[in-house]
Amino acid sequence: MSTSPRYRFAPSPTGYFHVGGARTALYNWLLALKNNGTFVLRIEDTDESRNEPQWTQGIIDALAWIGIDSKDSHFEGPYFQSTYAAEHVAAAHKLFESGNAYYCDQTSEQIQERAKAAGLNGYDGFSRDRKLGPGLGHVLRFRVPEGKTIVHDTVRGAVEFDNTTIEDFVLLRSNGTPVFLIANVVDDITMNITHVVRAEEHLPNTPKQQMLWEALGHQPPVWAHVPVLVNEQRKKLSKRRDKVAVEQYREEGILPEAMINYLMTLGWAPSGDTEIVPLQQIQDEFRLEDVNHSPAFFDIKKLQAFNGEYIRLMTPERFIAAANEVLTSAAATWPAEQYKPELFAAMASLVQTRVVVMAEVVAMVDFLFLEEPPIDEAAFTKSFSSDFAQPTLTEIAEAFERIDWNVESIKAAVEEVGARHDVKLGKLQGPLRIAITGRPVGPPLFEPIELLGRQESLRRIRAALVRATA
RNA sequence: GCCCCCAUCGUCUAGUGGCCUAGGACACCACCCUUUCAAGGUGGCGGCACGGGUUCGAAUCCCGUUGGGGGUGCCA
Repeated sequence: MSTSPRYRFAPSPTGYFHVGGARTALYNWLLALKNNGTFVLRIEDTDESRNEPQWTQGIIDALAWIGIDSKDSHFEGPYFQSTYAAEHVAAAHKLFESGNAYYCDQTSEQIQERAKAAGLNGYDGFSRDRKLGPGLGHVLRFRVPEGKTIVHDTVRGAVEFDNTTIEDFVLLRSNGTPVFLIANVVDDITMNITHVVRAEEHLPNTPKQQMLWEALGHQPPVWAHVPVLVNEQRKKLSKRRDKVAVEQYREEGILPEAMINYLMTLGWAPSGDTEIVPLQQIQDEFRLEDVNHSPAFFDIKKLQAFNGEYIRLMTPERFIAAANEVLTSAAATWPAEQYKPELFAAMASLVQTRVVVMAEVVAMVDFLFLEEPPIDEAAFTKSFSSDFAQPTLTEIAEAFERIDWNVESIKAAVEEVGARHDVKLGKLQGPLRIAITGRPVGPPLFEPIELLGRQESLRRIRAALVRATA
């Protein structure tokens, strides 16, 4: 047996990838890299639901997105729990033969009734000494020994469980199939897992699993239970209420670097005064011992702040490339053939500091590629309600007809009109902006006006003037 | 109900008995810069849940209270 640590990540395929799972995966991955160990991916597909291949692919893709590369030498798998069903059953039988497990014919109704009568709850060990064999309607239960079980957890220290509080749990269902508790342990044993790093919700399972490891004749692994991620109401993030799909964040343009960095600051922090740090530093500094003990709120606002920061950190070339991907995707609101990459490239730097997620670039520049940009009615009305709106815009149009067509003269021309009417540029550009872009806010105006060209700019201004008088 | 975990600004955290008048980040507010909006700069607001101990000294250690969370399946 090798001495290099073996970590594992064991998601069940549910069709999407949960951000909490992403964090757990990241912890395991970083630890594997840092300690020159192995990251084992095991798909826990034993739930009746048949193994949908695309779900597994979804998990692999999502992992790849956060930098967990299945081609990397530290990566092993994916394994599928369902393929080890025979081993799980065999282990359960072994436990029966060694006297660590026994069959029980009690239905949950019977168990509940007796518990109620005794004023207790849970299964009371009724069948412990009835020497039942396997049979129809019989489940196999683990015989929980007397005493205490102490779980040594890297995050939490020693956690003590009195075995009397742990009921004789089921290993094999009455239909003979193994339950998670044993399947998980048997797989970890056969895959030589040395470190189990998972979410806190599994902590109550751990004494049971530790007993299984021992009853099966093995040294339990190093356990580490990291706090769960919660929503604003401080409840565990759930698919129903919360936005938890990694894929969704990817689609709206959260950068993987930002997601990784943000996830790693939940329950842990890198040294120094800034949380935005290179992944290498995180890998070097991360220790399970330093992970916080309390649940962390998954704050989308802060994620976005991280993302904005990462967007601004991109080189212009990278930003343009990333934006092009979005602008040519289904997210684009214009006909594909009207997209002109060189037009976007010319004003990319003006957009870069103004978006928080990549998806926002579409609305930032749509007026360049849309023949008739939709007009924000409320903003239009408000903008054209001033006395100066129409006269100044008319004069701007006149000036636009004769000036040299470049940013400097465009700006100068507009300023000149402003000076004549004693209106500051800040106010003056309102109607012009709406006329050109359809929106009250956006990137600086004169660059796109130049890009749009004299003819088109004039057309839009005149259309707006007509609209204003209508 | 029972078992387990947890408790520092609104949020994420730094802090491991004296460097704490508690540091940083996000959010928020103000000002500067500015063609809107951002970005950037400067400043501000804001916290050790409570009560007892231990100690010369406690955010840090102990006990209790309160509050939150997780688990209590023939789900994983």
